[in-house]
Amino acid sequence: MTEPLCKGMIAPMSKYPFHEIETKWQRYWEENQSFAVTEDESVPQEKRMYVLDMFPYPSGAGLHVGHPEGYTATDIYCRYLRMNGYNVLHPMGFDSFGLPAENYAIKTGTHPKVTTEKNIENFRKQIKSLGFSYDWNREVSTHSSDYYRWTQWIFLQLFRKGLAYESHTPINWCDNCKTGLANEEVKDGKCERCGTVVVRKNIRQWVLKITEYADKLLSDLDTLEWPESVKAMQQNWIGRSEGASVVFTVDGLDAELEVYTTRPDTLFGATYMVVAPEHPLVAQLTTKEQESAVNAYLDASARKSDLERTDLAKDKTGVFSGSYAINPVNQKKIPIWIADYVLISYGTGAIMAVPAHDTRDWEFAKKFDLPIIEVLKSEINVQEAAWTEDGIHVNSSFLDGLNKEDAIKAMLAWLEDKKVGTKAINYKLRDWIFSRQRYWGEPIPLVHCPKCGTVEVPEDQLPLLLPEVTSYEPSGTGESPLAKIDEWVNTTCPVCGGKAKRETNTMPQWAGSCWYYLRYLDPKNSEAFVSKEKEQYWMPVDLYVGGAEHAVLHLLYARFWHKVLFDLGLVSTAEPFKRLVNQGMITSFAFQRKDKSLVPTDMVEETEPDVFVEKATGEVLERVVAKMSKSLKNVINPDEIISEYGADSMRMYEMFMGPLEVSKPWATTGLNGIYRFLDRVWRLYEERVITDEAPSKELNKLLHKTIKKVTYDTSSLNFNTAISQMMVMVNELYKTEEFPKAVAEALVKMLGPYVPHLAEELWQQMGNTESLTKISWPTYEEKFTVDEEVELVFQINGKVRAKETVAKGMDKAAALEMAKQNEKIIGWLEGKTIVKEIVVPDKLVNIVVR
RNA sequence: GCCGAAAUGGUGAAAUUGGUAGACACAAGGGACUUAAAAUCCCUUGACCGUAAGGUCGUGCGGGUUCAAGUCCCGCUUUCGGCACCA
Repeated sequence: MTEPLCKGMIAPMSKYPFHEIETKWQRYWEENQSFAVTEDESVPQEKRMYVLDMFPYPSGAGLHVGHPEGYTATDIYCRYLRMNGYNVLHPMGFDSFGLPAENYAIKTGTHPKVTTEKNIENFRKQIKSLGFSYDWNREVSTHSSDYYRWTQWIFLQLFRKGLAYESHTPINWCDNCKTGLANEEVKDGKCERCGTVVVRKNIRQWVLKITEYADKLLSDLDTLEWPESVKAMQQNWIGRSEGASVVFTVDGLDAELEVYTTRPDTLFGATYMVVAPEHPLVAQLTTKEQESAVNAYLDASARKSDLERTDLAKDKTGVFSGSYAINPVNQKKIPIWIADYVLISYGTGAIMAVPAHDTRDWEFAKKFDLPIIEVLKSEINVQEAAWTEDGIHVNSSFLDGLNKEDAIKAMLAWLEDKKVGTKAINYKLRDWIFSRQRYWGEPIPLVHCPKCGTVEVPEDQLPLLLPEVTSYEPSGTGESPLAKIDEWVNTTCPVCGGKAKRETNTMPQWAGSCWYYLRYLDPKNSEAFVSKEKEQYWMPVDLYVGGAEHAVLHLLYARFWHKVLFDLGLVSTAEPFKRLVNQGMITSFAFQRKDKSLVPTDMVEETEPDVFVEKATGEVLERVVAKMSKSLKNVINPDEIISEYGADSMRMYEMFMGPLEVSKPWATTGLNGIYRFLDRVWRLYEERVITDEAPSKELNKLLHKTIKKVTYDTSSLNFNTAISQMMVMVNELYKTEEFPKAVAEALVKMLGPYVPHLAEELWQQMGNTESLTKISWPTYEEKFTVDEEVELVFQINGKVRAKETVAKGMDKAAALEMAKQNEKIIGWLEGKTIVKEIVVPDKLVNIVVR
């Protein structure tokens, strides 16, 4: 074995004809519409299930192995539910607006629609080749005008509600993608998509008031069965904080400076103020003497990118404005500084600085030699470091002697009494920058009229179609390619009929995915985005499975839209996705040099078992786990796997690798093991005699235990352990030449959701004429699963010293007596005093000796 | 720095409520079949000591609770994911 990974892998050698079987049954399901679902009113509410996968962006690269992981999990679950009498909605579609197709269009001139639809066709074919039980009649694509008509319609509802507004404040701009970005799309100061450093740019933007829903988005998280990590991420993103708004007067000026602080208790320690460079009062606060210094500073900070301003190497910078504020609690005059460590976008864009008890203020005070006054008794010297823990207040007049919590309350009361401050709540969440200066997205259905202002495109004129353009190239000046099409831009005002111009920005890719789960319910409705009846029949989504990368972006945006629709009475649930499961990433093995750099897989040789060597240098490498990437040449292509091992092997292997939620490395040898298992199953039914006899007592027990475990594990999505239990049973069946039909049938039924093609085939070969998809899940009886004999463990001081097989239900005294008569135990007891005896019935006896 | 998740054999991993650690699978070794190989079937396989019986150690590290800890508590280390001057 010289190839460490899967290239040139040993193709399975056997008779199991997966290719014919899989083609045959996929055709059967399609021709028989096996998975088409309707809103059958006779099915009670609790037997209706909506199981949803996050729909894919149809990229040119096609499906990767991560997609089938979640899809297989939901497919198994859906097939299991159907066999248990549930009416299951399980749809699939495509998130088909987006930049890659547009960038390809710029390069090649091919219309994004052409590329996208070709990719969708490929994706659909690939997804179908895995035998998933989707109701394909409900497929939606976000780029089709039938679909985005309603995306535009929902936007108009938001607009009407005052939740969409135009903003001129600086936004995140990616100069490579030539478009504005939402805060959520900026990671480490860089564009999430392409890694370009984001700059601030002043362009007109459409913004959605997601902050209006901050409170609901936060509090309703409690009602969701979601991973705690995702809830935590959303909580952090929303970033609610409680504090106070305090008003400072400015000495000698008719101006007030309002600040937000979470620590009003430290007001006596405020030794200076800071306003952000963009603060509206900056000009007024700046005195003649300071003017040139301030202007220079404003210039410099305006030139900085967000990354430079917020980067970890946060060397504090700032400039004195020349003005002073009056601290309302003690009338002290404190200097007002301008510094870019204060952000204009949070709170009021101005702070009171308490260097003794805030690390950032402390750093700034040290750098500019500003006074540091201790107001909480600190365990360290506040001249040397900031003390940010709790303490007893000092130097604080009426707060002296109080701890942090009590002092905050006391100060809030004082501020409100004196009318110089109030309790205030702030959120880190910003409004959602919703317009993109690109072509391949939903046109925003608004018209700018010089007389009437911004007006809606009337609903009956939707969809507002995306016009054809000659060039897809964004202007880069902050206008989309649509701005260049005069005959499209120039229109008449729907209100006054006068000359007007269309909005030329388009919506971000997230728009379409904000509501696709609703369109699946009623995909062909031309009267409404979804009918009330169908919405009430299915919603909310009972199980939503997808990648953790959408923890804040898609899942926050979709919740926001859903809540707006809920408030408008258009949907009946406050939350769209009741239960969420993130599937883990499928990683791959990679090889690492001593300097931690990675070596592409094809440059590595396995010279002996588990010894990996770089071909070029002979350096011994460590095998590590890494993301699949083209450059490491460790990407697994699902098409190849399916053609060499079959869809059933692919499905079952991905479920057998480990728990659904954790990330795990792909190993083709492991896939081969699953293939072998399926081949063994095939041969079991081909070669062994299936009898009409009743199963033996032992076999019957194993059967019922297996059904119990597989049932329990399948319903709780623990597919890996369900599979291993089926393996145990198959291994057992292999020990005999024949086995009973009852066992044969139950096993095929359990295999059904996991390896549906193979199971259907075996089911048919056993003489059944009805598809396995219509058959009920096997049941077990608890009484057949209990062991009559148990192994009793005898321990001395908690260590196992002997074991004995006994009849179940032996009473404590008898068990203890038995232990004491055990030869080995006698030996261990010799010369010792028994201190304590513990008996756990049917489990163990533990004798404590001294 | 803050928040979250995790750490178990050579590898992927099991272990309902604290009660036999390592199910199932991969890899490895041995055997059967074969002219041979592949495929298949059977056996062994946590480490160490021992001819064996058996013993000692063992779930990232250090403590603790308990008759008994992978599981509970305290303190740390490392890895992964997220956030990061949010006052």
